[in-house]
Amino acid sequence: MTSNNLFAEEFFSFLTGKASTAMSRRLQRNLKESCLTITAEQWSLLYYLWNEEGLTQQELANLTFRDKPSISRLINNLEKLKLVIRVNDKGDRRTNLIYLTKEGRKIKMDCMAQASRTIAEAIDNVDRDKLKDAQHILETVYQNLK
Amino acid sequence: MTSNNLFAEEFFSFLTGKASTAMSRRLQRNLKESCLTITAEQWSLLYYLWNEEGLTQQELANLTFRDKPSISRLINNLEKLKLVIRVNDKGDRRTNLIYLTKEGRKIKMDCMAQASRTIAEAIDNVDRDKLKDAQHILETVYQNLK
DNA sequence: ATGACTTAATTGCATAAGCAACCTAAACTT
DNA sequence: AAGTTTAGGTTGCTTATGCAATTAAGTCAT
Repeated sequence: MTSNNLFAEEFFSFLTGKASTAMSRRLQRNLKESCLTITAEQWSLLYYLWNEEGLTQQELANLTFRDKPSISRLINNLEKLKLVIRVNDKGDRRTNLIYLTKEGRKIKMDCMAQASRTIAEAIDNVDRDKLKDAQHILETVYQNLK
Repeated sequence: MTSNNLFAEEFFSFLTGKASTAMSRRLQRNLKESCLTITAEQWSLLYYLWNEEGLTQQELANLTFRDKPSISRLINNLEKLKLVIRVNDKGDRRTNLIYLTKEGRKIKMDCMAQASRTIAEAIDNVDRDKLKDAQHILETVYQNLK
């Protein structure tokens, strides 16, 4: 492969998102290993709910960059797991406010520990300042495309 | 450890891979806009096949960081679209060698143009050297976790 | 040469994704 | 007040994912 191709390879691999795939797969594995039965996607919703309950599905969609149907179904599954409940808003009956159950709150620490562990594993041997730069660039990319 | 955790906090969004989600969604959109009916995931297989035909499914799995079943099904769909064909290897009848069809080769330029466009849109206003650093870090993350 | 490992691919099961179309409730228009 | 538009959620359809288990073919050891 020529050096040009090598460059292109590096460039286009950006499109495939292998790093983020690897991270969510590892998160999934770490959660499972710790006997937490949630998926990485469910984690990403819970992450925001642990910070603030009573978010609407639309707000969760915006926060996690998913469409409304995806959130609707993720919440179906989280309800089945008895980790969250939908509460129909009295003020605006179109909207559901999503609250954690007792069990949903209970697993926060364990789940966050696995998330921290996953990140620690991911950024092993990575220069902290360069990592910050990289994250800033990913944020710019996201802003460019969202 | 406290500062490490604090540091990790800032990188939880790293876990959600919004940037790469945004990129593949945009690639999908750009392909569609250009009347190319393939998905972003199919693109990522074709990308390697345009570079070298006759890869095995296992090789494609390694290149794209997917498991074998995912590749098997992606190739099912690419075969339905008549873009690739499985050729059973005479030397080792367990393996399939994947070749492009005439149509599969034909769309290379258009698809790559849309991929290039997607990247251009993604990295608008991003410093090239910092981008390279960022890619390098993502590569390290991938190596740490794969 | 036979039986035990290994490797390549497929199938089954459950979760998740996007898009489009739809329904209902709220907000505007007039 | 009635009709139109907008906003929040859900359902249908198709694609894609990971993991576990399976089948079939090649390899290795004895």
